[in-house]
Amino acid sequence: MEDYLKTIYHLTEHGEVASTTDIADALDLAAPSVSGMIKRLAEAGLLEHLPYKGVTLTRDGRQAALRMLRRHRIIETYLVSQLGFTWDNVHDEAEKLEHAVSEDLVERMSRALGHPLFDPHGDPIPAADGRIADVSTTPLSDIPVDEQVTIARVDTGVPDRLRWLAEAGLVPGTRLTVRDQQPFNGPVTVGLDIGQRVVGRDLAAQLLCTRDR
Amino acid sequence: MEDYLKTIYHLTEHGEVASTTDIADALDLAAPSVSGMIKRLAEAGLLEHLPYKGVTLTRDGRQAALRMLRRHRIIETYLVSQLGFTWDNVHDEAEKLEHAVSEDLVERMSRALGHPLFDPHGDPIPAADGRIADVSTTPLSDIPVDEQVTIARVDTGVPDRLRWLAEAGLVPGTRLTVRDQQPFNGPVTVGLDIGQRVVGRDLAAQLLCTRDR
DNA sequence: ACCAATCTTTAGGTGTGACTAAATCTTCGC
DNA sequence: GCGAAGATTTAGTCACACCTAAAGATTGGT
Repeated sequence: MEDYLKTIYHLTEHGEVASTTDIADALDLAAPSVSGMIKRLAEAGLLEHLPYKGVTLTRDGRQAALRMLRRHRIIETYLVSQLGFTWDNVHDEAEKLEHAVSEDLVERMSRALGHPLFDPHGDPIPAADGRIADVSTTPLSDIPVDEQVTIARVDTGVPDRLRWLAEAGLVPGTRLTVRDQQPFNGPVTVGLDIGQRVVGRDLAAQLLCTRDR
Repeated sequence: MEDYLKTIYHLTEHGEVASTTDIADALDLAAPSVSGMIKRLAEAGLLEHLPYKGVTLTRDGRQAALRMLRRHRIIETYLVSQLGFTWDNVHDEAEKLEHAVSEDLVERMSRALGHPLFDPHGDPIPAADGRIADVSTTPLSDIPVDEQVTIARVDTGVPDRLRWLAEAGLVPGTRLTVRDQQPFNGPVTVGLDIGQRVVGRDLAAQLLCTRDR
């Protein structure tokens, strides 16, 4: 149930409704399973369902989703900074833990970390009241040549990609200058303090940057 | 399932078989639920069942129970020493977490703690291979007057008792001398470095001590 | 405007782990 | 050694969350 809310939150984050199929694909479940759960969640008042159209979260549903997101991101941050996990292998562990931890434990972890606002991937950590930072970013693939930016957020969960990025020094907080943008979905070349990197277009699209002024 | 194994382990720790009713009482379940689960666990080869007699764990079952016990005790120790939980309120949290943590996480917690051999209550933490320390102890209620002992283990999970004991300085590792043993289930008076304490018979029976030689 | 492809829901089934009620086994007092 | 009390198991349900198969709704192309 908690996984459904989280998924629907992500799917509707930018205003749309979530379709049964989208949810089923995201959770790797059969469509009828999703149909059934949607009914239960709608009865619980956590979402609105327009049959054959899609679902949106209610205020309660969004609140519950944000609570899970907070748990997940605090746990990830904790595992990385206190227990030596790497950012490419915390996801599954956090996915299981988020359903088992108490509110108290989450708050203690947050305190131990100094109440961080972002997790290791740069994703904002919702506050206990559901408020969440909204950082405006641009994909690296859309940054013009010669502009200097800072990586704010890495929008992939694929372990191989994350490992490569960590290796290359392309992590949230890294400052870089775009040196070259090849056309036709070509690679982006960026300059870091420690040297140059060539990043494929796919990956560059997942490096969300803030533009330094 | 994991809870059954742990419970049966505790009930059979000192050689006996565990009855359906004992298990049901310990887990707060109805007897038929236990009967059903016993059948499943027996089919899985985790325990021997003599119908109408009781159950004992097989080697596999004991191994699985010890793995859970290791998880539980490492988690409790971690919560207390790294996250500021007190020993009277870690149990429930650990009870939920032990089913969600990965082997990897448990080992990382253990490492972060310097591979402790005992949890905050003085209970031994099984090694990853299932080996477990066997400390021979005597209840404080059975220690003769004038003998000096060290509290090794506190055999209660009742939060009120644990809080009182922590307050009184009666925790594992504390050295004390028995000053007085009142008859007819009367209280025990003990001398600590920091003063005297009077402990009721019930509680004294749960303070397991090693006798200093 | 219809029909075919696609999406969604309904219908019906499975495994897990709980329950109550009832049947059966064991034990203990006399 | 019998009968009653208590322990245990069997029988039959239930809720949950998943599944497949099939029916029904929507949509886009002609």
